[in-house]
Amino acid sequence: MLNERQLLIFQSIIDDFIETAQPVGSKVIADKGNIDVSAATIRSVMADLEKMGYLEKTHSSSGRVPSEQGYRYYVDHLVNPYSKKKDLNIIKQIIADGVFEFEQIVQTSAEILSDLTNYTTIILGPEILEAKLIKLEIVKLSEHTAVAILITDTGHVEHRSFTLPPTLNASDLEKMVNILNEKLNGVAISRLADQLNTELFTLLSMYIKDAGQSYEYLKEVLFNEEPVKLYVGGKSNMLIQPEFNDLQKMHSFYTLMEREDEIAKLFKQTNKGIKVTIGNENSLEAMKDFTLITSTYALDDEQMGTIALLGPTRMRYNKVIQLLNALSNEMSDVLYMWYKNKK
Amino acid sequence: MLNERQLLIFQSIIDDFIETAQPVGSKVIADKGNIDVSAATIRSVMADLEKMGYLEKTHSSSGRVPSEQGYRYYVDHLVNPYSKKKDLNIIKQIIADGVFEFEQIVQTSAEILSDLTNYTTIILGPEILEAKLIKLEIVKLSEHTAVAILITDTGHVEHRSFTLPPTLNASDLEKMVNILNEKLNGVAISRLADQLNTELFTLLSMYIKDAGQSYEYLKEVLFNEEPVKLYVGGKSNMLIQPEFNDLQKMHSFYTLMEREDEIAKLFKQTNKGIKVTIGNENSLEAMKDFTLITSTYALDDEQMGTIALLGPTRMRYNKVIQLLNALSNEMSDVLYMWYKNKK
DNA sequence: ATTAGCACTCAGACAGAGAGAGTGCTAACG
DNA sequence: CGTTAGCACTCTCTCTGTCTGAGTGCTAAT
Repeated sequence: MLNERQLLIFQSIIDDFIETAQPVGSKVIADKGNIDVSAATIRSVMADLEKMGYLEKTHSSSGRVPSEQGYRYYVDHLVNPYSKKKDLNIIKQIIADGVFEFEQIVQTSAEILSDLTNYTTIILGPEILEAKLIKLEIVKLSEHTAVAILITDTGHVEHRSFTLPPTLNASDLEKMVNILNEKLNGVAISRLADQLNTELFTLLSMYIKDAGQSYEYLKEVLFNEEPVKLYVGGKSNMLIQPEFNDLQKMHSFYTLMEREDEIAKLFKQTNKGIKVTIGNENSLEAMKDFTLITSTYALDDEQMGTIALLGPTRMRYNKVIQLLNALSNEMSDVLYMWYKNKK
Repeated sequence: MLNERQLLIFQSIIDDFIETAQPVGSKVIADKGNIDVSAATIRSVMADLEKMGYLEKTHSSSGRVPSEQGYRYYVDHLVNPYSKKKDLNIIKQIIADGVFEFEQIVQTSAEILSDLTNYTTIILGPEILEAKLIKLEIVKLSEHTAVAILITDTGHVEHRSFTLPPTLNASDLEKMVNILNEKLNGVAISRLADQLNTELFTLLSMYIKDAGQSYEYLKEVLFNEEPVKLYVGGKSNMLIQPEFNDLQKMHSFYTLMEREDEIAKLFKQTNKGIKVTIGNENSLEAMKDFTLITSTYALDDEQMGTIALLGPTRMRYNKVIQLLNALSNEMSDVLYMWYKNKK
């Protein structure tokens, strides 16, 4: 545990480094004026903090830089996640006119957060798997092609074109769609596969000749897993950060951002609240120079999405955590209202 | 006009520079063996070519580098757009199984082209404006919200959620959708706005009380212009190019790529065939270090999309132009087949 | 017309010097 | 005994000069 003076000096070093991105020396801290001891004393405290693992040197006679462990301590002990001005009302204002759609709200939120923080924002859409099917539609485009459309109670629309099985004629297709709609209405997307059991198949067989092939075919086309949608804002903000004045790091950042599925996996977070992952705390090698801060937002009592900020380990943790907290709350409010409105 | 020897040397210089990205000197060309004169002679030819504006020096005693004008000459006179092996059959093979959708084909094509060339591929979806509406659907999500879905004959699905006007009740909504479907079926997306004239409004008013507000409202929600979809592949390929070992250039590249609308504007090309834009030939400042090669593909006789390659001005023009030509032809074939299938 | 030879130019790599920022240690002080 | 001033030491960074190699343009000879 750190004593009061150590804490004060530690905080001062972190603040300065976050500001300047330069190793900070004892003189700088002493000159700040808010700590009334000499540079020499500060030096000995710094040596202690280094021994404890909270600070590092870049070379033997350089100033100090916070270590990952140092940031961890800072985040755990010195950051207050609750902002004074509780409500942002940013999103609320933007969607005030009433015409909006879910995707817009989310994308806009990502961009706002990027602008406010100058980091990269990544939002994971809510698990559409928990959304409930309210309509399945198949529209024929031609003799052999059609487009299938799934609509969920969250307003999510999913579609895919496909080639119709040759044995399926128009009236059979209609019957099939009717039966499917009747049986699958209100079922969560994740449970659609379960519902496609033998009972349903028998039912279909009664009305449609040669149902086997069509059934298998449609099953495959319609109900295979869809990747979760990722909303990214402010990718180029990363280029502003001085620590990425390094081609190697930028390269790894951009190749990381192209692997959307990797990122989605990384972010999927089930427990509520804010979670901070600093540098190597993340198992992914490419993330070693980054800090990822994730928070959750709720769409209703069951459905939840993740909103995250990605930046260098040297981050304005205090500001960022407060903002993320406030924004995810606001997103929840807005989406909850929207969703509630529906029932 | 260049004489035969000048042409040979010019070609040799360009080829070498495209290969190595280094200024090329007289000795290198002389040592290649395919030109049987001494380095001194080559030097004097080089001096001539420089005077004509086809070559440049990076400093007073450096080797030569092709100028923009040089590339232009090369592309106009020394590149043969027709490949020996005419057909690629790459896309055809990939979609051989028959289950596919339009977006998949396009995205896959973009990635294939990037892999083959190591440059960045950008594909503009076909102008959906020319596609014809085959179905308009509005599904209620709750008392006050609904999702509208437009389906075109190309299998394109567009949707947006919105808040219902309070004066519109369920049966009126249904009537309205029916009328709109009847009147708008087969109309091109670009001409939807024209069709929403007073005649239609009068018709609606006959069946729906207080049609005015609902009408204006839906009009705004449904028929405002949608941005064209951009399919991008191999963005990180740009990082491999040695000329982008420069943070400044990379920065401008990535900020450019974030302005999707700018890019779309840049690419929209109405005339058929291949078009090469080298460096400052493009009016956009950010494009000054890049060459953009665009080609068109056809979806049917009216609808057309653009497929483009973006790379450094030092590009393998010969290979790339042949590939792009072949690939856009193949895309046209594939999509044409798919589309024809429908009629 | 072509070429060999030569003087000249410039970028890039390398080494050494000096300044500046910072540290750790020690001895003195209140 | 904690704090501090002073000092030697370390390391980075920048500047400078030197050298080398690649390349050029010019000229005189073939």
